[in-house]
Amino acid sequence: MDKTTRTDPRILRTRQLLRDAFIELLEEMEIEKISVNRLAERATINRVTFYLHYKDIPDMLDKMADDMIDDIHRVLDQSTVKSDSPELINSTLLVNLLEHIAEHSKFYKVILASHRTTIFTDRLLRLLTKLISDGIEKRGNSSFVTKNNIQKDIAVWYSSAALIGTIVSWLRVDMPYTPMFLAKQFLMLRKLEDNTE
Amino acid sequence: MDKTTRTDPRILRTRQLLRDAFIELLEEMEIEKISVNRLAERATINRVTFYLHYKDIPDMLDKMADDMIDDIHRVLDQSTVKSDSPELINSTLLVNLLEHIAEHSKFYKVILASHRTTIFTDRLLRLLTKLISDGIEKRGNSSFVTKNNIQKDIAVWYSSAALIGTIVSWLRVDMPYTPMFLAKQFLMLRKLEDNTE
DNA sequence: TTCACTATACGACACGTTGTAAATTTAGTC
DNA sequence: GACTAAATTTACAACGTGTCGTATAGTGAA
Repeated sequence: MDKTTRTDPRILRTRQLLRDAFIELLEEMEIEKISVNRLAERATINRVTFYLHYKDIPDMLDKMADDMIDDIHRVLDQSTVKSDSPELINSTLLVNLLEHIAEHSKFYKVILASHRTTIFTDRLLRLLTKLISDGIEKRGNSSFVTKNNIQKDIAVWYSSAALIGTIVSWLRVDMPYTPMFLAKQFLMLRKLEDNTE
Repeated sequence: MDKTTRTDPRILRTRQLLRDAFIELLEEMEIEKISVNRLAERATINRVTFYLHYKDIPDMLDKMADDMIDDIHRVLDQSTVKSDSPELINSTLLVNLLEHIAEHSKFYKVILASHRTTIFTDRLLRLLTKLISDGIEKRGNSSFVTKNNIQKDIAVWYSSAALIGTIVSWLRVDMPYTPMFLAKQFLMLRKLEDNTE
């Protein structure tokens, strides 16, 4: 797609301005308050120009999400090529992912951890966090591993949500741990479930 | 608050109409498309009346989230009174929670699992789900438990996110498992981490 | 029943946002 | 330096927002 036709630098410039402006605005206000007006003004482009690139703001978000996924894929591909460990989520891969996120933390923080319309999930998360946190105080020990009866899909729901959630929380408190440390911690937690079959 | 002053039935009626209309609309369209106009029309009340109850739509969402949390608190309080097991999240409590959600699944599905502005989290979740899912296919066994070195806060991030995520996924595929079964599965996964100290 | 109270309905207003259309200017390409 | 495409400018109609008075009708108490 990109071999013969190099994209007009003006297009790249405009899109970059729009995306930067969007991140800026999202740091300052809730997403519903971001109008095409404001966005164009902040990006120092004409409002009409916005419509030459995106259908509307949700469309712009879609495109940005596509880009994000592409970026992450690139990071992951690099890691999987290099190491070929038997582990489910190998350490290199996870560390690379977390480092990538840390590098672009301004973006990820605002995008992944921005509130509103995540309110409900947020509120519920807060409640359960307290619940689990309280419980951790007063608990006993029991070591046990028989997850032969656990549905694969449930285990997948469980652990992917755990990963994302861990990352989001980490971002929200401004990354007090290094990617390496967090990855190790995560893998320790993760390993406990990684024994099916 | 509610002992002497009973609330005007008209107020209750209007709010109920608004909330029902909101859920209906959220089933039909993205949240950004829900205007006060549309909402009032669907609720068969006058648009101006909306502003007698809520500042704007985000404000209405806040209030609805408050109500949700209150409801859940009621469910949890009941469960914790009845049983006093040593487990971190006891089975009764979890089952009750899941049953409550299942009972009001129309509400919870639309509220917790509705897309847009969760796009990014969604997309990332999809990616990681595939990753973990692929990995589950070709993996070995290793049993191991030494999480003495795991930070409490990280463990809390991890497990609360896992719980919410499991619930959201369960809702999105229209609850193919009973609350009881899901709770058991979850507790099995959870128990593995519940061995600190 | 009557009556005061107050929630809701109605019509109207100023204002901002949206999406599109046209003509024009500006910048990149070869 | 001429051709091409992107960005600007101005304009417009449609819609959404938030806030007025004022009129209507449901509510709870005397």
